Amino acid sequence: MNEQHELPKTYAPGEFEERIYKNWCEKGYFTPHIDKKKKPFTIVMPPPNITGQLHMGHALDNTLQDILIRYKRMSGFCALWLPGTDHASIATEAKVVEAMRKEGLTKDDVGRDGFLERTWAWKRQYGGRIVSQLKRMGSSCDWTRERFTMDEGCSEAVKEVFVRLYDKGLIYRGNRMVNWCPTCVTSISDAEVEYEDKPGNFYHLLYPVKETGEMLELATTRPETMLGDTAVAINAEDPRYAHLHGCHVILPLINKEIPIVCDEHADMTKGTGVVKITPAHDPNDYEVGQRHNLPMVRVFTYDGKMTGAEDKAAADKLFERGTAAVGEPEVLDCGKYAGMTTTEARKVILEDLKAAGLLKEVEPLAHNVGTCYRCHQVIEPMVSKQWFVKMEPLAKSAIAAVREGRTKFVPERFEKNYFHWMENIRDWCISRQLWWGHRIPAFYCDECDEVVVTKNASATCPKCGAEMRQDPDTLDTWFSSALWPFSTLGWPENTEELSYFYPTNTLVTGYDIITFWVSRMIFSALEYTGKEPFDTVLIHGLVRDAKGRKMSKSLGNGIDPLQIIDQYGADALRFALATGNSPGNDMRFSDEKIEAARNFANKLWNASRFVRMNLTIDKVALPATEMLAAEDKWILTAFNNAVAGVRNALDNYELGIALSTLYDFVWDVFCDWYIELSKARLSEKDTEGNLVAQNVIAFVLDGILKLLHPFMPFITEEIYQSLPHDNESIMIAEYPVVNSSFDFAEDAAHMERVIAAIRAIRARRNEMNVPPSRKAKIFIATKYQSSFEGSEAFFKRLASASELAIAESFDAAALSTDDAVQIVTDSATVYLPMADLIDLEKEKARLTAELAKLDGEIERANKKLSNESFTAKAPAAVVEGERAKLAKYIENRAGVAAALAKLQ
RNA sequence: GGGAGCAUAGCUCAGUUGGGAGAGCAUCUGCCUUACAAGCAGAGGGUCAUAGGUUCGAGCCCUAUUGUUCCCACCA
Repeated sequence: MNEQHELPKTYAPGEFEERIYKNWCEKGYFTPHIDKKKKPFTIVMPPPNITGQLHMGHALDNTLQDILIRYKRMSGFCALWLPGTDHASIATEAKVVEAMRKEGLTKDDVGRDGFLERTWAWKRQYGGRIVSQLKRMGSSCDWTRERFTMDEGCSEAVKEVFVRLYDKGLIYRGNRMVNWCPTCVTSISDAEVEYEDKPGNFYHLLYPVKETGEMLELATTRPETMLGDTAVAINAEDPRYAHLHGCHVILPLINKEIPIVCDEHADMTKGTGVVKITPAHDPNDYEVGQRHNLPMVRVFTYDGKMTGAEDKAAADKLFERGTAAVGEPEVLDCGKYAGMTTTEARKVILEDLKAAGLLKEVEPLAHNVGTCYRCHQVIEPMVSKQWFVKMEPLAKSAIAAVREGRTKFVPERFEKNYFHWMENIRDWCISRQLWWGHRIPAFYCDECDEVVVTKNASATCPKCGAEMRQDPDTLDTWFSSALWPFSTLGWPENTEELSYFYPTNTLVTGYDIITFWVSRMIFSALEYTGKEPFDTVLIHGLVRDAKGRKMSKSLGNGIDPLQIIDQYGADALRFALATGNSPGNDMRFSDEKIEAARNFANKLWNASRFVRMNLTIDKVALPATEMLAAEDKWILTAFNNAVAGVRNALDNYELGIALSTLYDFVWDVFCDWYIELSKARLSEKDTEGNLVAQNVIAFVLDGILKLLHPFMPFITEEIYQSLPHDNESIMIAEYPVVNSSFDFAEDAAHMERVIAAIRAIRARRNEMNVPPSRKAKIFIATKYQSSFEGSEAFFKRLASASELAIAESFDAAALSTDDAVQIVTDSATVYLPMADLIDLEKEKARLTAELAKLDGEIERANKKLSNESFTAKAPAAVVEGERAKLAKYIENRAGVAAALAKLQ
């Protein structure tokens, strides 16, 4: 062991990331072995679509998960991060259909089996792409347990759930108004509809009333649906139309008589208060139709055209394939409009109405239209026969689980969204008119209409003995994703893995799929396993571009994580994504951010090179307390605080805070101060001090690497391997814990005084433009003489001192000048005898200003402390702190006043 | 229509039980100081959107307003 290799001069992540990842995989570090003595910690990865390419959203999501899982693994948990991919029915099917289109083929040409064969082939070819991309991020997933939503186990779980819910009466099949995407040619669920503001028009039409001959004015945004109108509604309370109760209108263009009905849906305050009713193509009209027993007339085809004679005839054929719901809506032969797309039809119908004098007015109107989340085309509400999950009973326990805190959202505010959705839930349309996916395990008898729902591959009609026909539709992709936390662990079998790793712990995902996925996992898990699927849902936001825009293909503003990795390394990418990221909030990704991340990695790299080149030891052992120098005790105390801060932040899912705590500690404390403070001892040869310094600096660096490892796994491993180390890999080392023996508050305070003095000297010298090459003797007048004892080397190295004198006070004779620069710190007055550089007037002005500032502070503190309600009501520690500040100000003031007096 | 987020330095953002405002980048000054110029040492820069309120004390809690982003529902 301890084969320590050299570190190259510059940080070049491309040289080692791949090698290290391969090694981790080969060693099997990612695969946890069930150990009853250890506590399990489980994260299931939100399965990326097999059609997907790694984007910044995945990169963020997986960075956060990897940080958590590595932290827990190093903290002694049996940590499982279970990866997998999602079959993404609609997206994948679209890809394959598109590929076939280029070959001049359609789905019907190749048939169901042929199509599935092609899709599996596509999956084999491209489905692993995203997985290999995730590996480049350094994701420590257990790839031996990788799952796919359509593999055997997951499919078994899907069937099991479907059958159970059906038997319980929680899944039913029926004709309902659903959202239909004419482009994808399938139904989609309510959650899959996205509303977009689009400019449109409000068309005022005139329908003649049969009985009175008057013209009834009504307005619509979708005139092309008028051919499917089966009524016109008015409000029963509306005095304007009281005389029309029971009358009829003649539907223009097709001269069909339809009734005027009274319905609450007609809002007297809107438009003319008259509404046309198209039950087959509008959800509200559908309701009205139900209430008034109106016929439904379908005028659109499933691929978005006006129906014609053939469609009417084809309805029967469609029914045989089971893909349409015939029986309920009639199909209209739209005559001259047949075959036109709905947009073409709108134009022609409007022209015809205008010609007939029935188009009264066209009013521009921006309105919200539903679009398909996948293809962003306008969805058409259609009545069709679909399978639904009855949501209300399931939602109840899902609400309780979060309400009672068994599952927590981080940040908490997302619980409101969740409750709102769950409390107003509507039944979930789960059938899709697609072939790629889990086929619905329902069988129909064409002889006697019997329906059998079974896990078996085929069924014979229990009533008449005929061969049954399986439903051709597949299930919504989210139906299988909803089972992901337990289907991946073997459910419905009661496997050892399931009982050990389930329920899982943290689910990490974006707020954009809470309703799609998180909610459905919660109610599914509760229903089938009786347990909530995870205890915490960590929500993150979107990664936006540098201008704050959503990254999208159409804008072309996407940043490719793989390109970032090539250029800056995976660690820098991870750092850039994790730093400053707070739960639930969007973040911007910019060149500055990734460069800052790379610079930090470079800083760590070079600090490590420095430490390494100064090490002669091959094993690190922290020296006994009495051997430690003040600066050692100071850094160990600071390290302890960093450990506490990082662990606390991680335990509270504040990954961004944890990382910035580390950033500050590494750069400002360790590099800028401790390394500099150690240089003197490190340059000594064969002294005790040198050995102590070596051990302490190596110990702290080792701790830093471990603390940082979950965030930046590659660079920390590479450096770890180059230093004396106890474990084969940093991955399996123990995460640092707070060490109660590092309690050196007093020594740390000594160092703080020295550091404050050095800072003050540097600042003054800078102000006076004194080059570092000009050395000067430094006099420190202080009552804390012991703090400064032995600090000469620090002042020489870090404050350009030629010599150091420490005393309680110095007189002019001792300073051998009347004109020394005087600097007052909290604990000392520092004299720099640089008479030639002093501008007496400036110096006086500076000290006078300082005096005034201190007077102000003293006044403020006095005022506060003389306020009785403050001293009475504020916590003792706060009051005490205020008193200490006052004392300090008074002391400093005396120092400044004395300095000023000297100049007079 | 219902709900939520955001508004803090020139820019991007942290700031979790209320106790004197922070970082990175940018700007300015000076430095090749035996790791690092992807660096070092300094400096400037903020009425924490506005107005009230609670409190000894408010960036933080409450109310209202403005701007902005998003979610849900509905819009014939």
